[in-house]
Amino acid sequence: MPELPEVEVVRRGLEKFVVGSTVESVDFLHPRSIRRHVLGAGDLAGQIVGHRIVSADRRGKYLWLVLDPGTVAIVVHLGMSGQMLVQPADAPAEKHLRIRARLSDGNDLRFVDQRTFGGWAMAELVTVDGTAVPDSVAHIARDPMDPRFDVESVVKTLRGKHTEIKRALLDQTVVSGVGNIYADEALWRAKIHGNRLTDKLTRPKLREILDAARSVMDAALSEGGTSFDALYVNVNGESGYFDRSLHAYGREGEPCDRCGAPMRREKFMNRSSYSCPVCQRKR
DNA sequence: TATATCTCCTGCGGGC
DNA sequence: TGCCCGCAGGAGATAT
Repeated sequence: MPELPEVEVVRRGLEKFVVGSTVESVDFLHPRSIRRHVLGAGDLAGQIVGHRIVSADRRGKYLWLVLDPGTVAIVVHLGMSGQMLVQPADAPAEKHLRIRARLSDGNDLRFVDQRTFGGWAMAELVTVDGTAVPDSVAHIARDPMDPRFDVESVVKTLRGKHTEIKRALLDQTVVSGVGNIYADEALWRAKIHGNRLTDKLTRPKLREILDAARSVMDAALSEGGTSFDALYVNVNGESGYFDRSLHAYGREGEPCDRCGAPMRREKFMNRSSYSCPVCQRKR
């Protein structure tokens, strides 16, 4: 399940293996994977083919490939199960291959996505707060690994909201890059239950939660990301190992690594939340 | 306007 | 063995 560290691993792979190549042709094999490009497959292909990829950038869970001359980009979201793979052009097609772009170096850039929550779309680059981003990403907040991430500004935003802290952490317009896994890990590290209200938490505690989010994602990035079921892989198809370091997510019934109490699982926002009933008291 | 809930999708695994 | 159902969850759409 790709969150910020996993997307960053993919971005680094694209930067290494794809930047500098020109797209010679592209095939869209599933309409859902380009549903966000409202002008359709023909328009999307027309904007991509013949253009050189000049950079691979990211904000939160969005990544994009800037095409020459630097005014537009292919915006990619991996969704739940998306993979960006660089493969030899003659490699067999993956079962869930959705988009195949042939590159000038002889390789394919392939978008493989089992659950089709992800996809590609073109967007124009705009400048927001001093940084060039695709217009479709302009509403996404800076992520904790962004050098210009402003902790105090996010703390102020959180204090001004009246909602549960986990819900706020998952709101990409408040802070981006955090998904269900790293939200649970950050809250476990900060000893806060996800249903605590943002306007009732102190500024130091909110800072602690955001610092925890950054540190847990830093650690995950250093191990190549988290992998549970081979749905997340880097551009070479390799999985990360951070799942061996998780303290909360997926550990229902196992002893808390801090106090030994059995970890609990609760339903939250149509998904599972994991926490320690002793270290993380509900409101 | 802010917040909460629903919906999309596919494959796996458990229960019968 | 095969069928059914719950589950996984990011983000935009819709409801409150």
